[in-house]
Amino acid sequence: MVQYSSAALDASFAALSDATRRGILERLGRAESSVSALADAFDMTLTGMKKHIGVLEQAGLVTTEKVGRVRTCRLGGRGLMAEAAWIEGLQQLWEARFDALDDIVEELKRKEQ
Amino acid sequence: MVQYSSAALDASFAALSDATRRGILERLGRAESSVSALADAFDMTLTGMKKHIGVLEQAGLVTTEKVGRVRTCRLGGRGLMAEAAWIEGLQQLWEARFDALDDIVEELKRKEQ
DNA sequence: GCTATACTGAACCATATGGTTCAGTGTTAG
DNA sequence: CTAACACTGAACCATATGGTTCAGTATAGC
Repeated sequence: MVQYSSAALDASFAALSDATRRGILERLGRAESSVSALADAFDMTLTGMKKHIGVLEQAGLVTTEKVGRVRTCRLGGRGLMAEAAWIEGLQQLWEARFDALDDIVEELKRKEQ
Repeated sequence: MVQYSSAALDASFAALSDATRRGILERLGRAESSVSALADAFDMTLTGMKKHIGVLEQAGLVTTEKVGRVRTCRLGGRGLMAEAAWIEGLQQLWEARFDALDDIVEELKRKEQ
């Protein structure tokens, strides 16, 4: 099994824990955007938006490129594979537990008869 | 499409952004546990662990039940469906964009000939 | 060249987070 | 009944977060 960097998951889940940042990701999923356009769309100062972009970039969820005086933001290449995989892993553990519980219940039923 | 409560996603992603809490979830995925046992396993004071459990409980990822003097923690019934769905939704947007880009590239190629 | 635009960085603020200690309360075991 | 145990809550601490303003720097357009 792949070993995920704990710090990387820390950063990406933390990045996802803010509604504004999730909104930014959804928006970038439809079209790339400058920092100003995002600041405008989310009714926030440019500086504030830049901080959010910084967090998303740090987490590897967004990449940016500055051309002239405008910085363009796009969804990062990494995607959310690691995060999705972690969640799925937990869900499998969880379901395995339920299955085990089912077995026990079955066992008890059989003994009752 | 289902409308997720923004606040619920805030809480659950924030809960997942801490390595200790992810560890707790993995552990509870294998077996239920008392608060003391968790505190011991993660080398932390009982009070500190209780805070983590509180965060996880608030996020709906863990449920607890107190019997006598011991509080038992289990994975919450809600699972991580909403979080997985949100991530998947974004990934679909993301892939759709790549597909669109592919179409454009195809178009350009055709015009070149 | 001058002005408006787009971003950057520093400083500040209020609140949240992750941890601790200490002082309880209620429960169990002997 | 008493001692140990499992938890609870309040108070405290350092650091992080989400936002702001203000003062820059660099580029674009007239």
